[in-house]
Amino acid sequence: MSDLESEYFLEYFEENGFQRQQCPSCGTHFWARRERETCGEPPCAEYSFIESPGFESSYSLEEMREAFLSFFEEHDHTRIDPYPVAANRWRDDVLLTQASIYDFQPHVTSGAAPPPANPLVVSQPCIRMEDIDNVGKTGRHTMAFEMGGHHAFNAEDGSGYAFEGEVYWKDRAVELCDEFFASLGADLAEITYIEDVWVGGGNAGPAFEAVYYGLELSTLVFMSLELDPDGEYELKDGNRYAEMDRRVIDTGYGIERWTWMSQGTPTVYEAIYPDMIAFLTENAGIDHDEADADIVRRASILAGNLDIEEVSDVEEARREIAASIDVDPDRLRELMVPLERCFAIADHCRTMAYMFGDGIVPSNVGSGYLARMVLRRTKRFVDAVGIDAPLDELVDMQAERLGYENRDTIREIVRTEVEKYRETLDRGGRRVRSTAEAYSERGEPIPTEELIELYDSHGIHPDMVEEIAGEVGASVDVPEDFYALVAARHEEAEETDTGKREERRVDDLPETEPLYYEDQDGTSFEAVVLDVFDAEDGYEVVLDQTMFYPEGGGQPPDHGTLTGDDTAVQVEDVQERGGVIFHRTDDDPGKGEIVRGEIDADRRRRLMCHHTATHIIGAAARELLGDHVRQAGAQKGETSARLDIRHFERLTREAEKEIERRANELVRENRRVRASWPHRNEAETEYGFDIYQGGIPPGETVRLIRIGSDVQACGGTHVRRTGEIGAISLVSTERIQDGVERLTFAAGEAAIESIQETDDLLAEAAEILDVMPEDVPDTAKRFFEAWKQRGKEIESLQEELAAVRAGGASTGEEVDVGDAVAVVRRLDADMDEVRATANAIADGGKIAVIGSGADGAQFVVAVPPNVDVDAGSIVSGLADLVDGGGGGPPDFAQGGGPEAQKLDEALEEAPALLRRALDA
RNA sequence: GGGCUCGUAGAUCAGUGGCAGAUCGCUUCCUUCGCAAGGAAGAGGCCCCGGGUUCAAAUCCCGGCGAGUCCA
Repeated sequence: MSDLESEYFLEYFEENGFQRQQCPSCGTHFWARRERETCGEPPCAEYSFIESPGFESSYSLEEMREAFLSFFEEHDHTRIDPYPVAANRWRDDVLLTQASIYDFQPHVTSGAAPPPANPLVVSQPCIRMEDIDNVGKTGRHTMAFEMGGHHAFNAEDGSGYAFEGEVYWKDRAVELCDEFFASLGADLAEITYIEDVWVGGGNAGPAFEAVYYGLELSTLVFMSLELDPDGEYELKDGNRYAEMDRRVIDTGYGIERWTWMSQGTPTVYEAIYPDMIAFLTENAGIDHDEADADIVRRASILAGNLDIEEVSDVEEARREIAASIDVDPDRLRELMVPLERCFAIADHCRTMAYMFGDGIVPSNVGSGYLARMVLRRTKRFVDAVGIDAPLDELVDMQAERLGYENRDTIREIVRTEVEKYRETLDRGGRRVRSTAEAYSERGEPIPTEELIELYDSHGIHPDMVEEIAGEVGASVDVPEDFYALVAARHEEAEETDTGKREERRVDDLPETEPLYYEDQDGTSFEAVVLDVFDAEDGYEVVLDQTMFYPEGGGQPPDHGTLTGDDTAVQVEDVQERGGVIFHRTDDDPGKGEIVRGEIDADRRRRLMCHHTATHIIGAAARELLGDHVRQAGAQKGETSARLDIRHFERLTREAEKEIERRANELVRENRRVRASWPHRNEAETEYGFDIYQGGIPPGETVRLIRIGSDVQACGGTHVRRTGEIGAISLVSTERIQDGVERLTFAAGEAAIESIQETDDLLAEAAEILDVMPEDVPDTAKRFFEAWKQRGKEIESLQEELAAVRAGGASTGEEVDVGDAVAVVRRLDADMDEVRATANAIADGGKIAVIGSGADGAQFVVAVPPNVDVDAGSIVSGLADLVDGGGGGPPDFAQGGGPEAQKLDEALEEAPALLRRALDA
């Protein structure tokens, strides 16, 4: 095993008088132009640029971004536009963009696709949720930031990757970094390059951290290793890595930190959001006098000097800071907390502007959930420091600064989401209050189990419980490891991922030539059977070429037949694996045979209609609801199709109609459906990432389907003109997740069928009501009202009847059972009537025992007050006689059993039962 | 994608197998010059829908629909 040490010895260092040194404090190695006592990075050294900026002049964030980009542009890099912060728009392994290199993963870094330019420079907006608790407190952490990256992709000539040749490597990268420092007038002697190892996403490599006046400004990563169990290097993540034949320069310049360095403000936030911080502090009424401002300034210098990685350390860290600047810890806290919250608000608002601006919709899942958490956290801070501006206005301040064009949508999303949060808080507050009152009355503290339930199921934080509990006088004890307990509750749910992927002899087979793109209307073809495999349920046939569309992109596979000279087999399923298309058939067509393939043209036609209609529905929805609408999933079928879209509220009936109307307009306009295979970089540059609605396909080229202004990367089969669809009928919408609406619709023939089905339902209803279809709603309403009215009338009549019966009951059925009088009677009526009668008799001061044979044998026993008989035991005694059971409270009970013919017999026993009960 | 919670009067919620309930709001009347307030009476329920278990289901079980929440 060898380590990476030799990797750090660069000619550039030697030529420029750098010395390799070891930090006596932390032990790491670093390179600098002069001898230094430490590596220069906290905690080994302090910030020394606060109020003493490290560059010649002061830059705003925008100016620093431009300085960075134009510097590298002047040094042969191509400037490219940043990607969205929603990284799941082009890759499925992460939710948010966390670094500039994310833009080129996985296809470029793997060598499968060429970079948009080489070398290139970009200032990429990023979001890191990991630092959320540090934001505002440490003075340097932000959740949203721009990572300036200059990237170069090197590969050996003839290696077969999408890029080849040597662009530049370590020496030039460090030289560029040095020169950029110099261009800003930095004191080069103060720079240290700290040796580091970078590991991530299956790749690794040596790296340098550029530290200047105590602040880490850049990281230069030399990605040259990849995961390999037999690799030469064992790195800090415990895995083994081997050298690869591609080498990628991956650099990250924290534009915010460079800006901060140029200004030397107490915190990074004041350097990058001066206007917003001023607005927030003024609105919150934070007004420090000189002495206070001095405390804040001195504390800020130390904030970066202390290791505040863990949230639980923050209070301890604050005490240490207070001690070292000789200020009362409570006083420091009182000064810092509101300020820290203002900083966090500014940062979080920027994060939200990025998220919502790039089309993330709040949800209970995925990146939408992260957005919701950020919003709620921000709202809590805004309320805590007493800022009276609405949150959508604060987010809009950032959205405006960032130049988003969909600001109205962003504001609407924020408003909707704030309202939802308010409702959750209202609901939660009521719930906590009643829970707290219940425990308070019993004099018990609210148990931990209840706290976990409130948080996990209702989203109520323990601190909110504490606050409300305090108001009603209940005590709460929040355990230290509260969130760990919540996590433990989730651990029981083990996931059972049965990823049984059988790899066939795919490698030995040539890729199948697809014919379905060239001729989308074609239904028959000839092919050679290259191989046949036994499958679980039939056979799997591989041909040299095929017109059968394999399942993909939500489009089901084609069905049909393969006919040879003396065989004919049915194709029941078609799947593609590694470019090879497998046809599952019911019989073996014979390896080496020439067969004629015939696809089920009607099925295919219907699938094509639905596929094109899916694009049209999506386009109509986006047009009417906003640009944030994007596909969250889709499935096409023969009789209907569904499209799941991201949207922040339920669709109204009006919105549904509008979408349907617009979709049919697009059909009537009879637009051409154009397919093309451009290079993916060209496609992305021209149309953006919105083309990847249904997932990100691999490969250098992508297939684009264009219908009017709607452009999507899509591998499906489509009709040639939208007019061929004829009609689209929106069948239903449902909310499958918060923030995701499912539109189900039918197109073409299926649309007519679907409309006829609903018409049939209406016609049937009309026939039942014996009215014209247009009168159904009114009639249904009238019937329903009348039905309810009748129910009430029956109820009051039953009561009247019962009273009459009770009054006339003195004739014959009364039985003296000792101290009381009982009425025993058979009344074959339903339970409501029987109950009413029993009640009426009991109201008259007599015990009622009523039996009904209307539905099996049933009894009701009602006992007036002051009579010492347990109705429940009488009923259960009677019910035993009819093989059933029964019970109830002492004054009123009911029961019964299946043996109706024994009902009279049982009633005869009633007086005896009552006497026994009274005697006891 | 997974876990958990909820669905009862216009609103907020009790009721956890045995008669459908409370508070606020609403209507009418009384008190008042009028208002606030108070007093009295009353209306208002497919207990989300569909199956099942049971003598009996708002209540228990299964499925669906709707809503909320936590986690990846």
